[in-house]
Amino acid sequence: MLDLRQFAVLDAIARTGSLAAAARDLHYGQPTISHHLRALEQHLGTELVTRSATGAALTPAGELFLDHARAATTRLAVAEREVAELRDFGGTVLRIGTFESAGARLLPQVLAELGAGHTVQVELVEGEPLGLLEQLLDGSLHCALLYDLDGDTSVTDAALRQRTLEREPFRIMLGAEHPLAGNEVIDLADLADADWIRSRSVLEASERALLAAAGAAGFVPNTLLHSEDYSLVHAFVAANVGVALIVESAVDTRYRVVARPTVQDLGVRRVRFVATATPSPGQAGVLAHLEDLLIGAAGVE
Amino acid sequence: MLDLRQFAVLDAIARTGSLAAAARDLHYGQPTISHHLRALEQHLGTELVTRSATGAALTPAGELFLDHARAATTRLAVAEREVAELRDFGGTVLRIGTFESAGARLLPQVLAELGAGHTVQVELVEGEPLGLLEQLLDGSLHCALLYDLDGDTSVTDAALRQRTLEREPFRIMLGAEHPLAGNEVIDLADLADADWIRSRSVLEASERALLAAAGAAGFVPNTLLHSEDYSLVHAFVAANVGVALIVESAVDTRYRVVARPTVQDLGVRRVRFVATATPSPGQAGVLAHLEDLLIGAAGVE
DNA sequence: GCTCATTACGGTACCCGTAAGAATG
DNA sequence: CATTCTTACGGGTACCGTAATGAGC
Repeated sequence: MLDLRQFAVLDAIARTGSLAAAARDLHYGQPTISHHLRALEQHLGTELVTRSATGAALTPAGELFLDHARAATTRLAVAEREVAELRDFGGTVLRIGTFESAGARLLPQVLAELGAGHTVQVELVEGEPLGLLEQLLDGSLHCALLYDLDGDTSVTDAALRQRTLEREPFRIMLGAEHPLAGNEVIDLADLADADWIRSRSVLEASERALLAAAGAAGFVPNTLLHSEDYSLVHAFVAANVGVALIVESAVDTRYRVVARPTVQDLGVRRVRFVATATPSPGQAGVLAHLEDLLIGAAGVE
Repeated sequence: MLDLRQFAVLDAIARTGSLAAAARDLHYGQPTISHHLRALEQHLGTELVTRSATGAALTPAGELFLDHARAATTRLAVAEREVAELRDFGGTVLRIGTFESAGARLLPQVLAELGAGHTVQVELVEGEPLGLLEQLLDGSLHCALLYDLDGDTSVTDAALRQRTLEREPFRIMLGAEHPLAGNEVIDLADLADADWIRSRSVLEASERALLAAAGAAGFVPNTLLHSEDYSLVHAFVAANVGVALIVESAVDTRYRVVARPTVQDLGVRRVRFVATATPSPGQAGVLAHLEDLLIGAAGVE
């Protein structure tokens, strides 16, 4: 009989690199790890881990099995969570991840429409794309709105179903008084000496787009400050202290700023709806409905 | 600690409708069932089964948990199977389900192309759509080619990823000597008294299409014989003993038969590629490649 | 000699069956 | 009273830790 403890043991071995370290990690004795691993190998009839004096490593069979076992384990974790929600709240909770601007622009109307037909409790979780992605994979979120650079292949996990909602090219945001603000199209090279307001994370789509475009134009952008706060960014740009990379829909027209394309390719920000491929039966319908509403709201091509 | 036996117990209760029957089904004593169920309920902190003197029924929480538990269990069954294959065969086996005509028309060239780039062992399984679907859901198949009536929603399980490859309208196949064979378009009403060669299974797409169209035209088709054997069907139709419903690509031109559309709508047979949404990491790439090749081979719109 | 893994041994806990009790129809 | 589920009790298994042995850097 297969045992969930055996999965935890194999997982710990894979993570830590040795049986002894796995034992410490799980607060077990070393022999217990050896015992469970042996039992699992005996059940499957093949070696899962190659032992040595320096540590242990998984065989291909071990990797294969662990991958399935992890999937089963996360599924069970989701089961426990959802049962607890049903017990404590009395209904199904749909957890939707989102990034800041989409949460404000797309979701309010869509959730209002969604609420009409269904009786699920919606819980919104805000976060950056990579964090949301991780939560999707471990079952903390049922679906999410996230963005990335068009052409990114980071979201390719088979356990996730995805759909592109919007594609929006990046722009350069300048103060209205900026010397280049009059130009309809800007040459990035003219901004080689400009001070940039940039994201704090190098993993941000806008950061990667800026570095790629600036690199192609032959310069490394000077940094004025790092910030994720849109009102701050707008204020600095309006004051003509710095420039920034942004998408059109994120421009706040109350500030004295303009957004301009460049002769160079700045890349495209893609907004996607990503959902678990294996939802609960009660949520499958709501998820499909939500996806339809979002597609309608985004006016996808 | 969650236990796989508990899942088997809950599953048996759901299937049989009582703890006692579940005990018989699992070859356990009745108290053992009670014990495991109690342990699971205690772990989850909620009632999963309502007991009575007449039997037992699952609560909503029980249904919810069972659904997840079944998914996890099938995933583990797939894991065991694949590890055994890796052990006995030495590599990954990709099991593809298919129905007869697609197996002959689409797959040979596609599999030849597929073999070039990958090193997986391909295993073909032939069967009718519903059987293939069932095998997909329990993990016996990794993907399948199957057909159904356009508009069917039977294949909507979230655990399956699907893609339509072809749409082909149904035709009436007549002997070349048939009085109506000269008409470009046939009125079904003229065939109200004809003898039909039909499928053995009422679940077949062609059967459902025929019954719907005949019903709309105001008659119930007479049956000459039931058969799935295409050469037999062709021979009888060529001999002008009966007529049959068929799609264009399945017509064997070596027989003296013609295929004609009708003024009534006969429906459309849809060929689909369906794959598990959660493949092994080693198979995800091959599956995607296979899907691309099939789309190319089918010349999908 | 340190860390690594395996083997041996004993205590405890849990699993499972038998037997008896309570409730429903 | 037949069937259902629950509780109680006892035997056996298997889990887990401590201790001791062997292997490699």
